[in-house]
Amino acid sequence: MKTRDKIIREAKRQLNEQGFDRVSIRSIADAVGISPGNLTYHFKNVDTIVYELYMELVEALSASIQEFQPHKLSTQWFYEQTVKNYRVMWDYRFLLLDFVTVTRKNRQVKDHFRQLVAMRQLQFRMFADQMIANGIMQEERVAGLYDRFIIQTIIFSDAWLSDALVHFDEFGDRMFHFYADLMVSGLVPFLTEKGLEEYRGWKASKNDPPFRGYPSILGKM
Amino acid sequence: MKTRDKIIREAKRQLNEQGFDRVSIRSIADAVGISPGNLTYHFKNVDTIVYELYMELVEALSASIQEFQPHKLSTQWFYEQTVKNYRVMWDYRFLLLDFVTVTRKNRQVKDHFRQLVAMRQLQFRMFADQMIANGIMQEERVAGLYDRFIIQTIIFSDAWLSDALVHFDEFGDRMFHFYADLMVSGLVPFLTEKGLEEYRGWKASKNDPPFRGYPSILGKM
DNA sequence: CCATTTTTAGTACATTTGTACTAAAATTAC
DNA sequence: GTAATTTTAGTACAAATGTACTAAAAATGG
Repeated sequence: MKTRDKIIREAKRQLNEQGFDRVSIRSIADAVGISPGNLTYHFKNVDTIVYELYMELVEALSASIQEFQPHKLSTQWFYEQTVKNYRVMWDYRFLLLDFVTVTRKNRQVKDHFRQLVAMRQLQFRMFADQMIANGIMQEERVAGLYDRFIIQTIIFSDAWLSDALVHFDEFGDRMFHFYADLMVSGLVPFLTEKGLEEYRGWKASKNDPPFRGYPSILGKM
Repeated sequence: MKTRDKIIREAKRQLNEQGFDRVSIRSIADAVGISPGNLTYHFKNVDTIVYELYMELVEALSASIQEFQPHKLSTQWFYEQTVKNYRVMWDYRFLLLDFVTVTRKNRQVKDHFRQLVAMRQLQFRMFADQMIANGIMQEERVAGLYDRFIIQTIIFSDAWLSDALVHFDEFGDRMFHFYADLMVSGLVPFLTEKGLEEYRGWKASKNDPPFRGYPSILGKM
């Protein structure tokens, strides 16, 4: 592997595990086994690496949207897509966990992210319209409610990670499904009878235990 | 004012404005006009101050819950309470913005926060039950849905601040009402006819413009 | 008024960090 | 094969940080 790629990979690992403030040019260089001088040749500073990793994440997430096929749209599809996306986000979790720090340091990221959210808003709107067309989702009953719901959903999809870090002690499949379940459950009140049937169908086949909130709290009550 | 209080106040100011990594014992001492030695006499390090501020926030938030009166419970009451709480959170915003950093450094805060969420979960459950009893909210139609909704709401109420910092350029009343509106709109699909009427009533009297998403995005489209 | 405690200033030290620079080594181009 | 370019190691430096320590000043108690 090229030195440049080794740096990126190691930086990602350290950022995810140690968090922002503990990662420096030297800590990365040491772990990779190169001199700090060499590292600064490839990347001027840590922020530059972070920017590159941010772009990687955006790329990875948008790749998964490309596969969208309207006729496949269902609550189950939405669920599976969500789990997939959450895995990608977990892989770059430091970006979402330290997002405020990142945007404070890097105006570029902030501006780009705003645009990204605008795009996601349109995408979700498209999903919703498609689900209405498919007879799975109800027509909008209260003006503006779906637009609000969409923003809520977007906020949730950026926030679950911070939440997970506090409330989960083990970070695995269970966690991804917990939050994907929450995400999709937001749709339920807007489903038609047909949609609800579809939802109940695949839900039942998963044989989940009844929902009882966070695992961390469960143990203590 | 006592030196100790001056320190706390200045630390809060700097933490809110500069963020975590830019605040040090010296930066606070300089601003207050005391020696670093004096500061370490009162607080061993910045983390100790942060812990104290965290406790202040918890205190302030729980104070606003004390005033709860079941018969007053309505969507409007919920909205106003939310705005009030959001103002308090804004006052200690660094805690929510850098929450992951805080909990990583301070296990105490993490454990305490988990308990806090457990409490909030029960409180919201109580609100919901009360609203059902008042005929404002529907009976639960899908098993576990309300518990999920409550967790979503809690996550949202911790996440709106990070979101706001990215999407708003001016931090004022408009921002608080934007997110409180989002928060309460999550209730709408669960309202009864009576509840919906109440909701529409005070909403109409506020004369809000129709909802169009983030202001930052609006300008560019 | 004096002894004790609390509060304050000032300083010193070891670490860490970003940045910059030089020169050697490796690679590439022709 | 050699000249040019890219990549690498190594080092030096200024700035900032947490921590620890000493001694003076201020406040308190009796």
